[in-house]
Amino acid sequence: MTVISLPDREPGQSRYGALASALRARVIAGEWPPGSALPSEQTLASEHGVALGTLRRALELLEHQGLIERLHGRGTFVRAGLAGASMMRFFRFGDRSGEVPHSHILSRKTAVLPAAAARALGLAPGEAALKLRRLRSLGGEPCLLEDIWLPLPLFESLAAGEPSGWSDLLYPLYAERCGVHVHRAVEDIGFDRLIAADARQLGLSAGHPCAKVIRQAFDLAGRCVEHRVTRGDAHAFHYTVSIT
Amino acid sequence: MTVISLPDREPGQSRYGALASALRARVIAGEWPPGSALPSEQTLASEHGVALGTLRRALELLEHQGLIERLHGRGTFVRAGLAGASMMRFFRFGDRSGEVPHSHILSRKTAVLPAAAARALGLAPGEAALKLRRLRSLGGEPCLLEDIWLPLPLFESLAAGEPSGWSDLLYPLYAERCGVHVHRAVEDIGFDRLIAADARQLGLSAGHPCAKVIRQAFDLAGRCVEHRVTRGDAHAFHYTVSIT
DNA sequence: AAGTGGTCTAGACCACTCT
DNA sequence: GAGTGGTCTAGACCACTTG
Repeated sequence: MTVISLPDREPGQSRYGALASALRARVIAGEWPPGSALPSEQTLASEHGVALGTLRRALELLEHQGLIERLHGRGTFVRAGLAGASMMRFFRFGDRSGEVPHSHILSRKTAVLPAAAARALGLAPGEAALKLRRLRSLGGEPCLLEDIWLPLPLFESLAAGEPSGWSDLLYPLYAERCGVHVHRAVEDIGFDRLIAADARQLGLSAGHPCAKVIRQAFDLAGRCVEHRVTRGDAHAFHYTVSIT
Repeated sequence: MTVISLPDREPGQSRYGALASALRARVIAGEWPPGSALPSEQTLASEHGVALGTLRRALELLEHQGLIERLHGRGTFVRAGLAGASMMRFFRFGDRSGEVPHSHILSRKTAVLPAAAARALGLAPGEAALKLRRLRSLGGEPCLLEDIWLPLPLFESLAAGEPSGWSDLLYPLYAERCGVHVHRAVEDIGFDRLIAADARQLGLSAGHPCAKVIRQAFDLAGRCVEHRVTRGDAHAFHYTVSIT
């Protein structure tokens, strides 16, 4: 049994804190890919030369951070990532809540990043990226229009093939086809007016008020892997947030 | 030393889970008022006849639920409640973030609850409540208009006295004057158009698009103690949310 | 110095899942 | 039944705050 020694801990840092960082690094490095199981607690504890309780403390931390998931009797797993449906949790359109809107890809192309998208993705403006434009509908009625920017070459495998068969949720697709697991996201909700081209897609008139949700999605390592702008009729839009 | 026995636990419930519920009940019953300290871990553990570790587990739960706060070397305290400023955490108006807008009470009266407010507060429509109307400003510019409904007789002490001396944050006032501690809130964000009376207060024209934030605020026991509708210029409004 | 919460350990036993 | 995580205990020692 090889004992993996902990890195020197800064004064004031607990052993389980340092241990959690070490394990987090191993997860991010891909030692245990998303969805797979970590070794058992016993194994990890003796690997790192700590008591079981200390190891469990570290795993608790990682679980609270959303990095891993522990299933009684089964094991400890690296979280597979956000489903994409969980993004709609707080999002409501008209009366229909909980439903995942149907999705139709309007266009897909490689394009030069505009300044805002580049900033969000942490890339230089002018770099090439994959741009998707999606129309989403509820009950046959178009309700949301999305402009999605994806960095290349990470998402190269989405540039080929027929997008009409893609699922309504993109994040499982990112995971399957590109090995990208969306782990966290930040949304900014604002207000705007529709330009003519967007209005046409949504069956509204140019200048119509719209809700504008700008999202950055991040992977396990904290890299921004998606920049998305979603627009929909301001009057049908609702967003619910819980504050503690 | 009197030992407080735990209520019979349902099969499958852990001892620390039951213990947490018991302690939560004692907090809600007011045995230790918000801001005050609980007995020490040692004391609580022997009071309930459990090991220290088990008691600590229970306190951990309550801490995660936001009911208590533990300060190293000082003690365990019942959380005093949301400051009110924390509500603005995700809220941004123009460039100014973090600033608490100055507040001016436009009106205060006892009025009959309209249906929506009654539903939010869990009361019957037609019951009397205290209604506040506030204008909030940043840098001298009016930016937000609030309609606030407070149940009576709980907030009776706010019906008298001069409101011009009230602080910009209402929640500390609720705590001090009415013993009401806001502990959790739910906000619904939507968009609307300003009616003429509201537009005038905000220095905008009738029909101008506005963001509309409807908030329910709850106390420790889970009662809704405030229903608030906030409106502001849609074009200056931003709201940021983090999703995990 | 006394009192508080925080860390760490070691071990027994329980509950769940899979085969 | 073997292997996993979950609970509970008892005790030593550390770190922070207060008087």
